[in-house]
Amino acid sequence: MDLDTVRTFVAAADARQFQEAAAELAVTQQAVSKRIAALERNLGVRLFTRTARGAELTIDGQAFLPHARELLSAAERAAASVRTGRRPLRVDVIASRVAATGLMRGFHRAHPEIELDVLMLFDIETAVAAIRSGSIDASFRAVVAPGRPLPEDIAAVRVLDEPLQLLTGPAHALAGARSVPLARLAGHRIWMPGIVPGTEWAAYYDDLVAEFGLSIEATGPNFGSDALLDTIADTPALATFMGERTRLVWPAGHDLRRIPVTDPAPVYPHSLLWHRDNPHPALAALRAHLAAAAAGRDTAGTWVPGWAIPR
Amino acid sequence: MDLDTVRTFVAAADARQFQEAAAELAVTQQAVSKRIAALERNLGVRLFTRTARGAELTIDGQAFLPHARELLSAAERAAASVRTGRRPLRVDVIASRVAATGLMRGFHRAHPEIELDVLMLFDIETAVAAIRSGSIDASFRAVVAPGRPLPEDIAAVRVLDEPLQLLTGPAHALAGARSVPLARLAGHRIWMPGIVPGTEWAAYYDDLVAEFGLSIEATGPNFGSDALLDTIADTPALATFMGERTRLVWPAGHDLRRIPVTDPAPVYPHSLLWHRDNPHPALAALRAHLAAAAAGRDTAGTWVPGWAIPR
DNA sequence: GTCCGGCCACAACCAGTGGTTGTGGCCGGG
DNA sequence: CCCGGCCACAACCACTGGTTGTGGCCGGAC
Repeated sequence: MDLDTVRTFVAAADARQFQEAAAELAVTQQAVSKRIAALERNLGVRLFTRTARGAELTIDGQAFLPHARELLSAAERAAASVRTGRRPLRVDVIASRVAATGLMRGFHRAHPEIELDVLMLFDIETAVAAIRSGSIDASFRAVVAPGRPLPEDIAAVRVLDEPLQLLTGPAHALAGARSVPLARLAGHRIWMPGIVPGTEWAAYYDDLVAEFGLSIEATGPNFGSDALLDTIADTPALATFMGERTRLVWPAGHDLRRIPVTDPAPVYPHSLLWHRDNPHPALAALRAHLAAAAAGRDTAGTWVPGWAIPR
Repeated sequence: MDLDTVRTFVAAADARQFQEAAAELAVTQQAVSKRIAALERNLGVRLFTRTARGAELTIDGQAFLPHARELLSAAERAAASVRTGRRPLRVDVIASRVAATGLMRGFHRAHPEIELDVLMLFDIETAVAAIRSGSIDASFRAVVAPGRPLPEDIAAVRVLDEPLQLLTGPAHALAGARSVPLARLAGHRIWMPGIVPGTEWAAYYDDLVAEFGLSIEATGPNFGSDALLDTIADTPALATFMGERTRLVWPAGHDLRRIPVTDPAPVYPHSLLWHRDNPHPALAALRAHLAAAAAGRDTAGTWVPGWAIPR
């Protein structure tokens, strides 16, 4: 199945005759006839009944038509996604932290007419470079690691503080706790595979460890959240941190516990970064939406790294 | 943009190298290279950065990737829509009556995982023939016109009674009424363009006219609902019938009135028709959904033609 | 530093897809 | 009954899109 053929099918269905469709597509009637015949051969069904005054859709053809239109519009959207100028708003979200994705879903629900593309870049350096080059329009990050101020032309606001919870298996020493003070975690093994040194995410946990004397192991490759959950569920001595907004599904039989952390609650400070000169109209809408969503949230009793931008 | 090229792009993005993608697609590495180069030329952006150990997606490539996947899955759905055996459930709804479409939307909301194709066939003869031949799985109709019983192998249940309302312009004699008894419509001109003689829809209005002494004009071609609304709005002497569930948008400045009809309220008896032997699993789900939706509705004070199937 | 291996790009060549023109059959209306 | 309009089939041709062959580049090992 090829897109030109599908386009021909739609044109013929709309015109209700091959001749006119051919004129519209600037080919001969014979070409249209051959394309439709080829499409019918590929699909294995008759799409038109040929009459002396044109061509009528068969029932199969009527069923196929909306799918054909959808296919063409998907092609149009695909091409638009990389068109320079008036392309969809491109937003980078930090991997492994699902809260930013949730914010973007909320924005999409509030503004379904705004075209969005969501990416996950590697780290904040890449994100900032992409914002400066115009490759992306905005990025959800914890803002810059200590000692590396943002360039002048990049703006940032803190838009969401996501509390971290402890995730344990049923046999863990803290599995029964309703909540646990941060200081009580000293001495427990906390495993966070997949943290890449040098990223702003790693800097966050470095600060957390230094300030509260935790021991976080980032050893081993990240085999994905399934493997992580498997291990946490089966290993009494291990726990991990997980954003409170992260929605996970785990296999039946894994009796995992989410335990809020308090005194203070460590929160991950998601911020939105963008280029001050970016004229994309949807960017203003995104900023307004996030500002409205963040308003009124309380920061008492929470901890963020000293280098997090203020609210 | 052609689908083979897009498939190649996705394979290369997944494999993170052209060579492996080529093996997967059973072509040479050179062919993949040429396809990707052609795609990049068409789109006007670089999709991969070529390295000595493979090919990495650029940011544009990352933005394009989900659209490419969507495009391929749209192609898959399009092909599936005409695949014999295990194709989406195909349901015919009567044109110009929007209530059946509403029922199908409700069904889709309740079962988003069930693939659906909605068609609008010409009349009940066509629909019954299509059901018997297996071209469609079900049809929303008012069931058969008088004197033409359904074939033995077709089953039917009445699933929705849709009250008709009178639609008038602001200068119509009845424009100010909160409701109007059916008998009061005698002598008023009611215009229903587009009724095709011989259809079950025409039979419905024939009976309505005969029983209550109305005068319904079906003259003139149907130029679509926009033209109908224009005329109704501007012509004090004309009114038309419209299903209570029909959602219309009319241009600003048209002050149209919807007036319920009573004593009795004429209702259009939508029924679901299907083939007794149709094994499509989604058909059972549709019947169950409609039965649940129809339960408990009251038929007191309403009128249906004598030939409507009982509830 | 140098060599080697892996991967991608360019060039030349060839087959087959997909277009064109020419023509015939069919159906409906005047 | 003939004419006009529309679609299908046939023959032909160009160019797209594949193949093989080869070269350049980069990174790791020695």
